[in-house]
Amino acid sequence: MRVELTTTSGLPRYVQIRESLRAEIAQGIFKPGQKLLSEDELASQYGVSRMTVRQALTDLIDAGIVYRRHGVGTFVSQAHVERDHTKLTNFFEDAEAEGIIARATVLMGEVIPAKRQVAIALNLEEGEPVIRIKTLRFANDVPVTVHDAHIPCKSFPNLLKKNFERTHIWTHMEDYGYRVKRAVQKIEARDADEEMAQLLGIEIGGPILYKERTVYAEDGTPVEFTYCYNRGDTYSLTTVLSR
Amino acid sequence: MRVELTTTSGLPRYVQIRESLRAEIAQGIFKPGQKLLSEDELASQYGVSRMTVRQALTDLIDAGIVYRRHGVGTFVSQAHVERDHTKLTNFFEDAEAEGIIARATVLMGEVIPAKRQVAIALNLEEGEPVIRIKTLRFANDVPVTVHDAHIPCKSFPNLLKKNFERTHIWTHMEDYGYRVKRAVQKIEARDADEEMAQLLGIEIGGPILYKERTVYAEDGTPVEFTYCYNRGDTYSLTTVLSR
DNA sequence: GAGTGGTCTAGACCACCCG
DNA sequence: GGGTGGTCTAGACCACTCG
Repeated sequence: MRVELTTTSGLPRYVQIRESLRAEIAQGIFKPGQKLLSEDELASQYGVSRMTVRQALTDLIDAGIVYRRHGVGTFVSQAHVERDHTKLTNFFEDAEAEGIIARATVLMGEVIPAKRQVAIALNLEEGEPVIRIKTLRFANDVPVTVHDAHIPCKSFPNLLKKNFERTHIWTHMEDYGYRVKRAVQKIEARDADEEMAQLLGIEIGGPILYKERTVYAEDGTPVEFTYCYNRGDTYSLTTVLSR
Repeated sequence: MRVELTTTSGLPRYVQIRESLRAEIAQGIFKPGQKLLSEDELASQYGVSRMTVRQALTDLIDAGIVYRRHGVGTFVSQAHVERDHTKLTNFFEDAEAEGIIARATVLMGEVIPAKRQVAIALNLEEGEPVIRIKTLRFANDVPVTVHDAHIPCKSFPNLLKKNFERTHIWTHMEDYGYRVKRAVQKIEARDADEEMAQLLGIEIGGPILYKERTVYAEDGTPVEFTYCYNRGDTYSLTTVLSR
């Protein structure tokens, strides 16, 4: 038997096979716990070589949709672990995906000498100039986050002239040839001090989800180090772990 | 030119190539930003086919050590983004890795009917019996976390008879044929109520890093749902994001 | 022993990027 | 145009699991 792949679409075959299998699982044609056809069988069904099938399956495994057991087979996972929250997305992208109106006001935009922690994170000498952009972000006009970003001056001349109220810093960074690729963030719980309480409209001592985040470009260059203060009562964060 | 691969070691060739490249990068033979040999060249150097080289490189890319640019080459990443914190590890493993003395005291061990949120997370009917194990965890004898775990009763009979003071729940789960594989957690900042303040030795209203976590076995079955209260002043959490 | 996934080959053509 | 990574083939043998 042979399943036709669209040849007109420019998509690679392994992508078409991956999406075909994903759809069949989503539609319940293959149910949780059930064994898929073997790689050999899939290859002959789709009229491709086994390596191509494996490429499609590997993507589905990474997505947590199926799992392999050596010598046994490939199986549909029980619970479809919800959508991947380890993706690096920005505030405006998130908001758009959830139908929330996003807006930011700039509290501060300046060039300052890098403090020790910022310098280390950005791989600069202490005191080298960094651009500091501090914004207050609103979701549906409710203040949710104070974002205090530090960016190496030398790589992004004239960055401060850009608009930050409706466009994310990362979007502007692409104009300078840097594509944001990964980030490492440290997360803590803190109490709101007077400044944060006032900006976020909560009481002093109220809960704040605090993050320190270093953002790296495609080639691993650190391009942003940010202190991030999120209102504890309206903000939560989801992460996925695996071993 | 040809580089000899150890043929005696049972390791797959792509693993040997991966580790060989990783070592060369660590030793500075290839420096950050530098282009590696092309896949064709590496293949002939190691005396393997190009697909095998690609398998080795793909692992290094996933680890953030190198990156590919279509039509250009494969390059060593600038900053070696620190060790991967998206790995699912348990309290005792973490502590051992960091040289901390870990200990837990059991506050509560009981079988109760599943409340709504627990039932949904564990894919049970509301009211089905679940094992609840509430522990207070100490790092170097300082209380850091209250851990309130819920586990489906039917899959883990007699689990409550096990020891939880020095052995993690997940270790016991392997006796029942379940290997923990992935988890999804929601993270929030909260204020300590009276109970948590007392248990963790902090003031009422002090910061708590609060997590709700669902843990899945290899096949995707949910095996644990936990409420986790971490002392804000001594606990932080690091995550890695990428796009 | 039969069936499965894990590894590997020796090529091929294409799409992309750069000078 | 030349070099690179992206995709793909049509096989092969091995390691693992199970009945």
